[in-house]
Amino acid sequence: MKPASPHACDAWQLLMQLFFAQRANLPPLAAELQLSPAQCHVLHLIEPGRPIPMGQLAETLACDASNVTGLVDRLESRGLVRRHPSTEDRRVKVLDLTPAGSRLRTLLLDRMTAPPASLRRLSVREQRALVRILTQLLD
Amino acid sequence: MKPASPHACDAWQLLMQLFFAQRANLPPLAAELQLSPAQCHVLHLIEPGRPIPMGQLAETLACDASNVTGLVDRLESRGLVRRHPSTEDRRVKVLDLTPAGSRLRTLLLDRMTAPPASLRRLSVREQRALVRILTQLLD
DNA sequence: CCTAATACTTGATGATGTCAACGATTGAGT
DNA sequence: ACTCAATCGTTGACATCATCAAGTATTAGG
Repeated sequence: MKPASPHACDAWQLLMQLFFAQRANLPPLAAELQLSPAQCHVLHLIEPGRPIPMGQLAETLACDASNVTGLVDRLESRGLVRRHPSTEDRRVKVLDLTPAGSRLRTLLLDRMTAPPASLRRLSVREQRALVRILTQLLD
Repeated sequence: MKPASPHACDAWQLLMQLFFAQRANLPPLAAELQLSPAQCHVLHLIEPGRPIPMGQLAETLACDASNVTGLVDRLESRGLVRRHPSTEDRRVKVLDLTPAGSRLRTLLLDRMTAPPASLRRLSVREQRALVRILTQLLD
C-alpha cells in the first residue's frame, strides 16, 4: 500500500471539515421537506427504477437491518416507498420509489446539489479539476 | 450572484455522494471509540485549549440548545468534557476538554483523517490541487 | 426598578440506532 | 427426501438523538 503523503492527509482533513459542516446543515434542509436526515439518506440511495433489497440498503447505510425496517415503515406510511417480495428469494423484500417518492427525491437532490456560493466563486478551470479529482476519489 | 455553472453542479453532486458515503462510515468508526456520531461531531468542534460556550456549540451543530445539554451530560459523565461558568456572563457555561477528552479527540482525528486508498492513489500534483481548491471552498 | 431578552435545563415525545430473539425461507450435506 | 445451519426481515426492549414548550437564573434596557 502506498504511504499517505502529507498532501493526502491535508486533503482528507479538509474533506472531514467539509463533511462535518455539511452534516450540520442537512437537518434544516431535510426539515423543509418534512424529512429526517436518515430518511434523506435512504431516499438518496433508492434510485427511481432501480429497486433495491432491504438488506443491501442496510449494508450501504452501515446499520442494523432492524433499523431499516423502521425507516422504511415510516417512508412507506407516507407513500414514498413500496415493499415488494422478491421473485427469486422469498425471504428478501425489494424497495421501490412510488411516483410521489420519486418526485420528492428530485426535489431533495435539487436542493442538496445547489452549489454554495464559495463553490461558484471558483474558476471554471478549478471546477473542472475538482470534478475530475472527485470522480477518481469515488471509484 | 454568479450563476451556477454546470461544472459547479457536477462538483457539488459528487461532494454530496462523498458526504453520504462518509455519513455511512462514521458510525462504525465512532463505535470503535465507544462514541456516537453526534459525540464525535462535538468532540471535533471542541479544540483543546479553546473553551467554547454551549450556545455557540448549538449554533454550529444547528440543533436545539436542549440537545446540547444532553450531549454534554453524557460526555461529562464519561469525564471527557467539563462545564465551567463563564466569568463574564454567569448565564453561559463554557466547555473544555479534559486531558482524557483531548486524548480521545486526537485518537478520533487520527482515524478519521487517515486518507482512504482512493485518495492515496491520486498523483501528488492532484492532491495539491485538491488541497488548494478545498481551502478556498471552506472560506 | 420593571421588563424583555438571553443561556441553559427539564420534561414530554418521536425518531434513530443497537441487540437478542423469532418466523419464514433457502441451501448444503447426508 | 430430510435435517440443520445460515440468511432475511420483523419484533420488542432499551439507549441515544433531536425537537418543542415551559421553567430558572442572569443580564440589559428603559
